[in-house]
Amino acid sequence: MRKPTIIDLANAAGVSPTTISHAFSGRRRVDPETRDRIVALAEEMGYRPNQAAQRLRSGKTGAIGLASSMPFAVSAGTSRLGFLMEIAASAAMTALSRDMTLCLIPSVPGHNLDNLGFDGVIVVEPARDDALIPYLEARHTPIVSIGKVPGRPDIPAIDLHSRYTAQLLLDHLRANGSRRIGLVSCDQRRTSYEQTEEAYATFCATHAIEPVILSLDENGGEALAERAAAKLLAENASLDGLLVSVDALATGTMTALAGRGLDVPADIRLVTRYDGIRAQLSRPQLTAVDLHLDDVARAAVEAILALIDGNQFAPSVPKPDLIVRGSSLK
Amino acid sequence: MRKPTIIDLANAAGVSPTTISHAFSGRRRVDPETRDRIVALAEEMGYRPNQAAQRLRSGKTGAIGLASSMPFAVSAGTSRLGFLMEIAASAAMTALSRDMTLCLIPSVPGHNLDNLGFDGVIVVEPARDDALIPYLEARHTPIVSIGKVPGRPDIPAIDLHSRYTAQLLLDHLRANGSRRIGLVSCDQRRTSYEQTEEAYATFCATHAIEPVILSLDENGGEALAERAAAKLLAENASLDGLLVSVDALATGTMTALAGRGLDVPADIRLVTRYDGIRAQLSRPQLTAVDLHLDDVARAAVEAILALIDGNQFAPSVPKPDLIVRGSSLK
DNA sequence: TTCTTTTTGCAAAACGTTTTGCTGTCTGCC
DNA sequence: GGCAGACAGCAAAACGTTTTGCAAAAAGAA
Repeated sequence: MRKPTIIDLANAAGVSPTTISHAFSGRRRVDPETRDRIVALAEEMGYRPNQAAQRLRSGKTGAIGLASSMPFAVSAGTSRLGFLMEIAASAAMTALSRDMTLCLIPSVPGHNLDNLGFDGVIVVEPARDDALIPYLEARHTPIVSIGKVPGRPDIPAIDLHSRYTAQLLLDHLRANGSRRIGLVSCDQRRTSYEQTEEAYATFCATHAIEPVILSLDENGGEALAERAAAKLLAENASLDGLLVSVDALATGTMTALAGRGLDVPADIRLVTRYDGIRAQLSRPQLTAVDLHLDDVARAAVEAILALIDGNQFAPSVPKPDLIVRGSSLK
Repeated sequence: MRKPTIIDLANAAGVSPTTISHAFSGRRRVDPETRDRIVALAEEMGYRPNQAAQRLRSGKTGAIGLASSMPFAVSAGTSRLGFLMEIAASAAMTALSRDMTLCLIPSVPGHNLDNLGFDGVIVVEPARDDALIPYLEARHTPIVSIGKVPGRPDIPAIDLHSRYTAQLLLDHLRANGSRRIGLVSCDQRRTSYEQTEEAYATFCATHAIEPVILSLDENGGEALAERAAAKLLAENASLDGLLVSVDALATGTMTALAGRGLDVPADIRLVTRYDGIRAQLSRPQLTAVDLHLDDVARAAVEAILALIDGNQFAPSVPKPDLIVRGSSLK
């Protein structure tokens, strides 16, 4: 038994395919009674419009891309993969519920995307100079960014509230007794880093703290953080609080602290932003922030779908919530 | 400037669309000289066949699903998500290079997949009673399994070599001095667990070791493992080696060991299978196995594509490699 | 030459929708 | 009774491919 087509359904209902189409799309009025009959019959026959046909007709591909400037598969262990995949899983579910397909876009440097058809692309935490943005714009592909595109307030974005997150963490450190608070941030020019740095600067100014900033390559991982943090601590022995932007750098920093015989949280408190597996596995566990990435991903999908349909839509996501753990106890 | 269609190309080349189609598909002979002219022209004009049209014509959706019996997004922190996502990232890349789209299939219990069109589905480590298998079979959807489907040798699968992996780890433990070796496995009936248990049984028989098996719910996570392992160790004080099937259970077990004042690896050696982030972050780091998941994922995609095209294809993947780390030093 | 075979290519149908313009029919109003 | 407007629905074209049957030309065999 073949899957019923719109024609089968039309015959069964005694109307034309046009009417069926209108009944479902609502693009034109059809008699309510007729419509009810149609939907009931469709349900009964198990009719579902053929996606390929719809896509051919509409010129849409039915696919949305999820892109990150980080190479995807190269380093499954890196920090950002966890972040990215958490988003991917949730976005995939949302997309699927809208008959859309979510496609991971690997950012292989040479390979371009000309072959690939996407109705829209979600870009995850792009850097200021990210080559993907102008490329997509040249293709007239709708873009939604998770975390604003630095320098491009015109591009729709789901706000990650990085400034607020940093404030939350810094205030928490201070409330629990830290007075000399340093920041470990990253070289890359992503909005989350930039906003964290801004919030830190403001915080320092407010509380008359001498800023101590360490800026690292986000790809350096634990090893880099350990080396760099050790040096930082040697030069700034009085530090008693540390906000580390990236979880992998945070765990690396933990190792450096242990190496210098410093106890966390007794001697120095440590907090990070992304509450990934590293934060949870670290001993002591790291105070972090719930970014509500599932909501963020869902919102990003809604936004890109709206954009594809030509509507502006600025979904809001809940503000991040502090997750207090052992690394910052009073 | 619109994207050129097969008709534009045909006009430009002075042939019919039919000939263009044949030139690319090779389903019929076309004069080599003509063909060369066509491909050159296509290149120049930037012609790419419209996927939606191809899919409508062929009845294929161009999508392959990646399914796991684990809920996808619910618990981003669970052990299996890392495993799954490592596969997803690599599979997505391979699929994309074949003009296919990789779709994560969330296994929401109630929600079925009738709405979704997949040309084939890759199932990750199904359990013996996995409901997805009969469902897909009823739909006549091609299946490739990563890790054999227990009790279903007829379903094409990419072998994860779990028996071999277990042998590798057990022999390694023994070579480094462990004599009383226990196994922490899982309740769920997945091939990897079953084969690990078989290999363990054989190993025990060979070396006249009294088997000590702890079987846990794989979803129990660190907390469950910690409790259960503590009990196990209390009852089996002489254990000096432990193979733990799942990384999350391994780190939980580590905690239990620390709680009993046991040093790893001096008092007891601990190894696990999947070399995920947990194994790398644990202190000491866990000896584990490189399963070559990127190759596995690639092979799975190749296999499902072959199956969709009606070809049998049994790609082979490299055998797992031991990664020796601190948790099992001599 | 005539007949058969091979080579090369084309025309037209089909895949399952959505959209556009059109045609009746019904209502209400003058 | 005649007319404007709203209402319901239909026919046909279009989206861009692939496939199938057929035809013309060239080549080979008798």
